[in-house]
Amino acid sequence: MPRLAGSSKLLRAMNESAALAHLLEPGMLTRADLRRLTALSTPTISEVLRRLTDAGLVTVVGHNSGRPGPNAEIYAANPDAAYAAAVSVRDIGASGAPSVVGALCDLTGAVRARIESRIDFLRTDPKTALVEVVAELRAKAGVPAERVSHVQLGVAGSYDSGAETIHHVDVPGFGRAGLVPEIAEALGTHVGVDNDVNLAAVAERRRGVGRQADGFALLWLSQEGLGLAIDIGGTLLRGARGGAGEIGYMPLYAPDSTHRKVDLQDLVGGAAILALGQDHGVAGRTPLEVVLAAAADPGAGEFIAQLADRIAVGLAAVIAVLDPPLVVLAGPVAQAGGQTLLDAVTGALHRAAPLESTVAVTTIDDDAVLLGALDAGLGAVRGALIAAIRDNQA
Amino acid sequence: MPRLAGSSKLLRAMNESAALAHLLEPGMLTRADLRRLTALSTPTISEVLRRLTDAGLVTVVGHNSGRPGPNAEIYAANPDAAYAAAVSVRDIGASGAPSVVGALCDLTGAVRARIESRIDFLRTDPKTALVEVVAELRAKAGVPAERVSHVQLGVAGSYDSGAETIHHVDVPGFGRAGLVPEIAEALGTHVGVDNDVNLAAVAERRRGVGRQADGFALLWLSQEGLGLAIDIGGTLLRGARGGAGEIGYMPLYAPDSTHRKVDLQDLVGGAAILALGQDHGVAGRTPLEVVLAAAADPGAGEFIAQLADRIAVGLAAVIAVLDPPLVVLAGPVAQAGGQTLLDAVTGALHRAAPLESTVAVTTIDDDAVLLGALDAGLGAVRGALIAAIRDNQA
DNA sequence: CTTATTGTTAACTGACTTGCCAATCACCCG
DNA sequence: CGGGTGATTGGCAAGTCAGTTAACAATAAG
Repeated sequence: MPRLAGSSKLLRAMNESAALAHLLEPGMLTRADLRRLTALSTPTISEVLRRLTDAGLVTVVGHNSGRPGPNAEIYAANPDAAYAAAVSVRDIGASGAPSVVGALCDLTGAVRARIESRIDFLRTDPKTALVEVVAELRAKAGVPAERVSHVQLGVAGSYDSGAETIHHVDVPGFGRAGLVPEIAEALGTHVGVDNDVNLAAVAERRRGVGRQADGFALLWLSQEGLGLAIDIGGTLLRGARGGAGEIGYMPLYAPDSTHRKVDLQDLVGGAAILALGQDHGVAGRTPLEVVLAAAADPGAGEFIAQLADRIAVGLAAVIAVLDPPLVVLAGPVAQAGGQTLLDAVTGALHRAAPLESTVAVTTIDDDAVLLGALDAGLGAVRGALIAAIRDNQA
Repeated sequence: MPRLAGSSKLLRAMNESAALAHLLEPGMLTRADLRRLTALSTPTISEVLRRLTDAGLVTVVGHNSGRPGPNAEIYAANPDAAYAAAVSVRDIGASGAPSVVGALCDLTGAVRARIESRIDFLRTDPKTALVEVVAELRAKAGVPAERVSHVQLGVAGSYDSGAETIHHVDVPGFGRAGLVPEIAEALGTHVGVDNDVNLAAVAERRRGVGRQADGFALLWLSQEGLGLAIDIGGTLLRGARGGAGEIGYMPLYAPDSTHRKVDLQDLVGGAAILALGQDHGVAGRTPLEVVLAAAADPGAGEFIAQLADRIAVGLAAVIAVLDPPLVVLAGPVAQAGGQTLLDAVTGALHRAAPLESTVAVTTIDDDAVLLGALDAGLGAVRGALIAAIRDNQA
């Protein structure tokens, strides 16, 4: 909005962008609706829609009826105008969980294909693996290559978008400098990379409890570790080199500096949960099993309380720094804890933290990282379409 | 930029806004300069400038010379088009420091008047006190009332802009609900309120070490307490109810929950510094004197090291959550510590925090809160002017 | 058949651009 | 030292582009 100047061509570009933007967030709109939304006159709306349909970005999807006069045409973004692909990469877990899940959606967000596969990245190059996954997704959905304009990657690590390098990543091969541009080159698309927890927060924003919030801090608790994503009014805070939210390494203060190296990971990481479970006699061979068992067993109250206290330690620091309108507990462990854990954490926070924050548990049952990656990719595709219209006409 | 639609009137409004914006950040520009900056044609620039000068917002301040051709006219924003006032309110310190400092600047940021006074808010109503201070500022600068369009307040507390209420404030009378709208009503101007530390960060962004940074976290260390301001690309993070950065109350983890109620304030607050100084035999009756003495005395290395360790505890949490590109130490205590303290904190952080962040000390010698309040007020005034042009023409 | 609604066509307006021109100043060469 | 040369400034006129208002034909509900 500031410092934007230009001629009448800019005006048309803006108006077309605005109309497309309204049709993208997924609206089935008549000309009259668009007139209300954009405050443009009827002839202009007609012209804009004519151009957008000519460009193949918008189609007539139906006709209004039941009202006097001619049946108004209903317009919507053409689902097949562009597609976004998303791939979530993780280390092969102890449980043998799939190391790669991918999905492909059309412009409206409808999932057209989905893949899970186990790839051993010790033996496969990330680039070839990803190209293969995306090719398979395209084949499954029957989509031509040139229509997939963006591929979104989710990894358990921090992404430095300036250096285009993934840091702190465990999956072999993904930490190599220059990998991301190579992947983009090989795929022939834009490639976005983000932290898995950040992507889960994107999903939470669009589909979960974060929908209405001004912002939220999402604490991700999984068997492997913990992470934090910070949503401020819909945009994620990534930090200087993508390191924001890496609270697993947050050192904890020890009054007497005898044991210095305690960090939050030692407190609520998988190993810590397992140990805490053993101390309290909660059965389970994995952290997830332990929490699941404890949540179902009313006798495990002490375990839950202790775990909640530990979680509150980390959250208290986050709340003191950020004062988020909402705190979301997400990730497998948090979901396993469910309402029981939520209540305990809420109680612990009220005792520990000075500011009162609302706490909630994810409402996303599906793979939040993958969904978030789809949402992020879709956002990028839509943004690119809008920008292309804005620039092509300039 | 997104979802902005309109007719040619919008276009002109945008172009005028853009030109004014360029002239405001303080530029002395010729028509040719504006042509380059806005990519508009000569006749358009002429028309825009004609309108802006007619409105009294822009004036010819000189003529170019030394180049072939006619001497180009140099335009600049009219300093007297609008003024901003700023008032920093604090509790009466033990040292009897002035409880209110105020300043008034013109549209270019030049300070036209400055006041310091000691007001006992136990006996004076905040509203009448502020009205008086602003009136005195106007009188001193010889500025008509209607030209002062914005008054910026700085207080040691958190401001909930939604509820228009100041929380966690020590100065008597300022915590009352409805006070801020009343003040605005009485002054007949817009009134902005912000945390003093946030305002110091604004000053740091415009005049200090934060000028070039993508963002920074500013840790404010004063005799009264500590605070944190978070600058992300030039905008401050305020949190849900203005509580972001209230890290004084951040609880610290105690492994054995024997002494639970330790928070950061207990570690690096004024009382803590005083006590730490006594432990290490550093002379001084106030925290400031202690730090000042220690910074000058090479024998006080242990005190400085301990203090730095404690500061690093808080900063480590901040860095883990935010990963700021830069950390700024500010406030009286930090300035007293100077380079000595900076080196110690840098060292302590490298040992404690996983991510490496650059640390710096303020370069602002003057009253950072007041300057920041002026900057913030000026920003509001400029924004209002630009918006007014954008809307008046619509 | 009336009436409300849709969408098109025509005339007009506002704002920016290109192209042309006069005026002015620096610089250089005679 | 003075006049020519050339770059630069800023104004004016004509043309273009996009959006608005107004009038109108067409269509479906009641």
